[in-house]
Amino acid sequence: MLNHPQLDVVFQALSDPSRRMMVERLSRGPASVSDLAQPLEMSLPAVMQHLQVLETSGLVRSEKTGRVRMCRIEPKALATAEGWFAKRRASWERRFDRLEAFLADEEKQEAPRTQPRKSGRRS
Amino acid sequence: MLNHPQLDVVFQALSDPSRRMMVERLSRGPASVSDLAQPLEMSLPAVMQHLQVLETSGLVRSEKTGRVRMCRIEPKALATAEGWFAKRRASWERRFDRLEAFLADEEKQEAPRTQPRKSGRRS
DNA sequence: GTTATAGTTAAGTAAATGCTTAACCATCCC
DNA sequence: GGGATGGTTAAGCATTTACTTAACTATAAC
Repeated sequence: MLNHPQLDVVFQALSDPSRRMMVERLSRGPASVSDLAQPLEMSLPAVMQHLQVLETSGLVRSEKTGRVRMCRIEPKALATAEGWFAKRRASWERRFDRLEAFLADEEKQEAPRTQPRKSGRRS
Repeated sequence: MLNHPQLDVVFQALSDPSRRMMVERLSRGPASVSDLAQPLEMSLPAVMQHLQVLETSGLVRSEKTGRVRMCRIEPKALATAEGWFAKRRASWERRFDRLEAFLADEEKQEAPRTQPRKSGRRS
């Protein structure tokens, strides 16, 4: 269940600023390879290689018509990655809640000297 | 505004399954270095290096007391990364909405044969 | 048909990454 | 003190990454 190898390549893909810029561009709508290359200060082959990484990761899909290749994001892949963070946050918040409950419980044990009993209290 | 170099190291850190496992462990609560190493099939120095990467990325903080180093996640760093996805999704959904609106508009133009005029109007 | 455009392939390279082993330091425990 | 425990440093090494340039292909436009 845990340790999805898909996440390896997705996060790897997103660790590069040029590739993130490409994804940012594509979340605003489809674009050709040269569209993607335009703001990046590097050769076209370099952009192609970045695109290759993005496609392998599943974050981007592309299709060639005539001599221009149109690229678009795959929102599902983005959602998968975002989901990983949601799970971590849930995990952390759950722990945080338990901690809060524990501290509230502690306080009840200290402040009012009347009936300091609680659920499963440590007598 | 865009292109936060912090994201480079955060996503780079998360691209490794061992490091993700460490983060997953830490979102359930603090742990020592050997705690983190226990489920990983590699030498302790290797784990240390992964920890180093996580600390540099800001995802994890650690502190040594006596001879044991306790590690904990830095939820803020996780939130920053999660935020990047939220932005991309917002961007994509905004475009999606515009597209839907456009298509609905198209339909209005087609179905009733009254006033088949197009994009100039909106009086 | 020629030329410009858009993309692609191949090969080479410097730097970064993910390990390893060996040796070492600092507590804690008896 | 003398181990055992928990962590750290250093050096080495194979692989991967992020580019580059040069050469090439396929379409579109004139």
